[in-house]
Amino acid sequence: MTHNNPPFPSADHDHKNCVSHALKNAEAYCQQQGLRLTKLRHQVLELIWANHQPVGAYELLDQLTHEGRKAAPPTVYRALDFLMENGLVHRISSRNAYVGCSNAGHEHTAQFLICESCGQVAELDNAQIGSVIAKGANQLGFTVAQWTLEISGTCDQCKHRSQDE
Amino acid sequence: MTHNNPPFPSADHDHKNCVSHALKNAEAYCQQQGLRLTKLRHQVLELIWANHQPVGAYELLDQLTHEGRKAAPPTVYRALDFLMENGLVHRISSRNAYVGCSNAGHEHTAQFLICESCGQVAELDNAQIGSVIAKGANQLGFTVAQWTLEISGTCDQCKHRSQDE
DNA sequence: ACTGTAATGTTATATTGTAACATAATGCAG
DNA sequence: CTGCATTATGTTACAATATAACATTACAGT
Repeated sequence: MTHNNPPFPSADHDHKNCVSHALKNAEAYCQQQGLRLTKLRHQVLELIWANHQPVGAYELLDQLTHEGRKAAPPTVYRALDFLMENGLVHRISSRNAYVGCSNAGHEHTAQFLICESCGQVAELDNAQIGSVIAKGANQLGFTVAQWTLEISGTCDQCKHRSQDE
Repeated sequence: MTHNNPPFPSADHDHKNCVSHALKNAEAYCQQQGLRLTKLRHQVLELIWANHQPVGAYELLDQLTHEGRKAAPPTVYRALDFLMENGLVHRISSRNAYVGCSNAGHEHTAQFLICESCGQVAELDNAQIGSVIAKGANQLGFTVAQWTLEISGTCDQCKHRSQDE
């Protein structure tokens, strides 16, 4: 049911389509859950997807303003709060930046590959990682509420690109 | 060789000893690596361990000032940079806070259990997690440079404490 | 239409982190 | 030991990120 974005989409992928797909997913999800995906929230979510890599809150604020909306920091942060609470957006805390979640409605976990070269982020959904984490934590009597895994490095494309030089 | 802090040390553990142990480790490590653990850096590291849970940079700044040192933000941040570069301290990015690293000199990876109730943090060193991550990333052609795993939840002690109420 | 709730607007400010340049301490070659 | 290069620290100013608090508007259900 969820859109399956390839990790690190190639430069020539159908970006417009991929954004609108994500939005349709979000709309459907909110509908189904009785969540109010207001115009503002929709707009912010669209901007996040359109950037297609982690965006800062103040960058979103600028973009909102350019789209003609009157906005201040709380405008953006409140929209982000809503989107995060409902699993439509993740925060990459090592970068103070936000990305669209490719499988809305999932648990509150996230795994990111962050390419230091091109800045793109791919979201993983590796069940094995999840289960190993759960196991490790439980052994210590720790009850897991949520977690984030942020992996920095170099993506395949950038590796090849640098070899070409 | 490294001090093996139990995850989530009990309230009655020998705190003073545990701090001085960590400092001795750090001193030895720096000696051996030819790193300059200056007075300032030593002082900051000591404060971090003394807090024994994630501390913010400005909190450290306050504490430094109370110890009579003239300090401004860069004072702290530079010490933190040094300590992090050399694996003596980790940054918990989901909290903008810093903790002592229980096994200095390790790779640039970190796994934290963060108790939402008592605020304490335990550092894991689960090799299985590391290898699953490496494997998952490599499958996508991604070269891992470093990673952080931040797990929020409730520690064993807090779980029992809340049952007693 | 009326009303309570949820969402947004607005202003001000808190918190976290850096840039840039000046001064002081340290290690080392001669 | 002296001067020199390097590294560390002091100092001032500011950038970037995030929230508090209160006013206003929109909305859903009656």
